[in-house]
Amino acid sequence: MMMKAAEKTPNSASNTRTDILKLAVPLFAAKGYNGVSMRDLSNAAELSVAAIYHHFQDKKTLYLEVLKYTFADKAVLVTAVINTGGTALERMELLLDHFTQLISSDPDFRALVLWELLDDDEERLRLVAEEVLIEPFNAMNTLMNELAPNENNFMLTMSLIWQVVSHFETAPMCRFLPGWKADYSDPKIISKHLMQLLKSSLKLN
Amino acid sequence: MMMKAAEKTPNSASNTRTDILKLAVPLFAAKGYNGVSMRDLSNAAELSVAAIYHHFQDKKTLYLEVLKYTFADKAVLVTAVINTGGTALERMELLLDHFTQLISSDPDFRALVLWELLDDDEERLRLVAEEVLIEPFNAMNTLMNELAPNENNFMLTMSLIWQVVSHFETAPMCRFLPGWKADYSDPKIISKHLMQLLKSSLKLN
DNA sequence: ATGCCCTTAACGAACGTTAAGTAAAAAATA
DNA sequence: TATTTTTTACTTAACGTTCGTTAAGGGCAT
Repeated sequence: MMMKAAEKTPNSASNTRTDILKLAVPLFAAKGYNGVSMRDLSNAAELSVAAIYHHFQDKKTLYLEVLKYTFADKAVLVTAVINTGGTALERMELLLDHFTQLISSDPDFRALVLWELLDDDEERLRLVAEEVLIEPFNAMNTLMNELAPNENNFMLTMSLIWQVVSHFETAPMCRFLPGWKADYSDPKIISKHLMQLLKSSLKLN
Repeated sequence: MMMKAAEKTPNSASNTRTDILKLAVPLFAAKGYNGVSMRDLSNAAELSVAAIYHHFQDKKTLYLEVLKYTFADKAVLVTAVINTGGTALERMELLLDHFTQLISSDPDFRALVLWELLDDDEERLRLVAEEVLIEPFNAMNTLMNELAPNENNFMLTMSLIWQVVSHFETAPMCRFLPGWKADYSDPKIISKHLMQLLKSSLKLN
């Protein structure tokens, strides 16, 4: 009798499926959906093309699973930070450090999010929003509302989040500008810069 | 005798070439380089595929010319503003308004820049940096150095520029977040928000 | 009659996808 | 336990389509 996928032991004989997802991540991150062919994937996996179709319905659903796989662990890390002790400002600083570190450490993740912004697929945009964006947003916005209770902090929170991404993602272009230094892509420098900006904005300095 | 393109009168019989560039802009902006085929272009232009090859060497150079065409008028508009009268802060406010308006008014331009960030082609990244990014950067950075002479304002200037882009470009994703309002994509609201952020940061409030 | 702007028609390569089959492991049956 | 059956994980080989690109040629203006 056939086993449902959910019933398979984690250390099942075949983790080929996960292997494929893993090696698909950097490919799709680098070239986007249209830039990666099923043959590219099969070469990277050292499998035939048909073997990939044995594990995935088609290219679109494979790509969707690549997204989910990449995003799976991203949501968790952030919320824990805001439940530590310390003042709201200290927790915000901790959160920003962690978030910046997270974004810094995974260029593939960043790239996949950008590809989604450009591809403009409703379903997948919602996936990214609800699977990964909402987590740091809620964490930051909660703290922001503690720091400035009587203000609408939506835009400020968004500014903060996307600035973290921007500072990394625009670096390949910004390095052609006069005065550019490699430091400006250092997560520590970036979170320090943003924290300073935030403190100013909240009139806490 | 064959005329060089530069010698052609502006109202020459054939501006097919420019027509092709014009209609290629929204296509490449929406789907990216890989997402648009020569046949797509030929359909949009109501021409045969070969006719397009009569005007352009190949797809790559056509695309490069699309970029140059889109970027051509973007550089100019910004610098004029900083030579008007008024205090540095007033000029900065004017500049930020103009820049935000500019970025707001051309979604295709924004998208093309994002595609370039992802495609990671050295030559084209340099093109975008030196053709379009450097102009608002220099204008803003000059003013920033007037406002805060003894600081290194590189990151602050970059933050400002990319936040303008981010606020528009991330909207399709951010609208799934709790508390989102359409106002947050209004150029007036955005430039006001950023100006406030900037004033705080420069301790001018 | 020469050069420009365009056509139709095709080239080979790459695309997503699938049909048909095989070797080995797992499950069912005896 | 031994044997048969089923299921899994893959293979090779091809399908129809679309891709970028080009050859060859036809009107039409200069």
